[in-house]
Amino acid sequence: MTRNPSVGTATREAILRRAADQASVDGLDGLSIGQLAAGLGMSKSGLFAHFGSKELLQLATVEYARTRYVDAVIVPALGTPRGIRRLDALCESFLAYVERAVFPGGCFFAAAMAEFASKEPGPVRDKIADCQRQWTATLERAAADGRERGELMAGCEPAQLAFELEAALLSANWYFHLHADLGYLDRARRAVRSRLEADATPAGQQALP
Amino acid sequence: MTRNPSVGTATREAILRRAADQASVDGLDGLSIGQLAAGLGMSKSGLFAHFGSKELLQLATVEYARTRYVDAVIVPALGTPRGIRRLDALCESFLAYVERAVFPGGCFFAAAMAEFASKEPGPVRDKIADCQRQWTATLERAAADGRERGELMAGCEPAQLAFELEAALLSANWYFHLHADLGYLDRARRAVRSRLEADATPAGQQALP
DNA sequence: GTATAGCACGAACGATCGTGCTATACAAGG
DNA sequence: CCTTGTATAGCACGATCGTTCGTGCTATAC
Repeated sequence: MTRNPSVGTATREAILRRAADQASVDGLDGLSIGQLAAGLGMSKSGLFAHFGSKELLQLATVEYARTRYVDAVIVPALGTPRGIRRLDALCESFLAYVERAVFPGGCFFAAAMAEFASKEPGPVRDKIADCQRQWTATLERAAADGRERGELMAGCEPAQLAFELEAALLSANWYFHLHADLGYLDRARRAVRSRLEADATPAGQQALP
Repeated sequence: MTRNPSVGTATREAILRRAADQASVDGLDGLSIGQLAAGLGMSKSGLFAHFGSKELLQLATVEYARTRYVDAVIVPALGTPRGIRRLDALCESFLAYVERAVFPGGCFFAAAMAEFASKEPGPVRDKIADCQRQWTATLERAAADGRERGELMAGCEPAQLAFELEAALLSANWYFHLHADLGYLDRARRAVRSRLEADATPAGQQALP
């Protein structure tokens, strides 16, 4: 019988899953190898050996969180047609991802961005910024598609629209957790809706659900 | 020569100033009494004696940051007349406060909110949430004033408007620091302007600078 | 049967954390 | 002059941090 090659990666994944969960609450710097190991019932050194340094653990955690984010937020929205509908679906998908607590501390990348925004440059910070850019680009592309299809007005600027939508999503994430009030998610939903309608053509209005 | 009675409070203020600056970068939990003392050229125990515990130091730091925030953001905006103009002035004042780096790591309270949003309740978290509510209330009051004066449409909801404006301001703070790009402050300025115009009456439009 | 590789363990390292206790320096008030 | 109070320093504590090292178990390869 051949050796199961996934046995090693299984513990690694278990570590990363827990690391991402904890980092969404306490931050990537707040991650403690000792606590992480204790929570998983394994030794500090055994866990440490999987990564080699705390920074490499952080990088692996970010990478793992990225796939979870893509699966939870982006992939589901790809089921809706390109353009304004997908843009709306991406926003709703993000809010649902926050609401059902895919990460217990709220959006992992919102927390990571806030933590590293004003730190000295480094591999972790760079990776966070990269993930952030990717997500923004996804929104912008959906907006640009909508404009090409005549769902958004010609004067609409995808970058500005994406910024404003994302602002509502991010703030909903913060306030929802800080004040423990689900109402902020609905505030964001209304903000997204009215902002989309502001730039939508009649055809775009009709496309919106 | 009589002893300067403010000498005690002077060192205390020097400590808090530096604590607030560092916390805006590394977070309130990232504050280290040892590093703080070393940076000020005093001993750990000497600094510690001023507060009695790290949590009390954190609380004092938040309180100090609050006064700096009020002086830097709110007070200047009180020079403009109530209503939509003051609402606009508050937003611009916040962006200017971010731009001129009143705190080196960006808005102190944005950082604190992000750090404590998903932590267990406690005195520090409560105080942060309180500061946050106060700022939101300030925006809401300005919006309500604007509606009373007929500068904002009757259908305008101050709470929703304040949420959306604050979202733009907060996101500008994050992106500006994460990507080191001043352009995000202008994105927020444009977002604020168009959002105000969306809810403004003709009289309100004219009142805006 | 023996060599090899992967994985995890326990022990220990130096550093730093927050927090006490004690002593000193010095100005104020009697 | 003496006492009192305040501000700071010195020193040490237990805990925890990231990290390193040597070791043992287990399963594959030959």
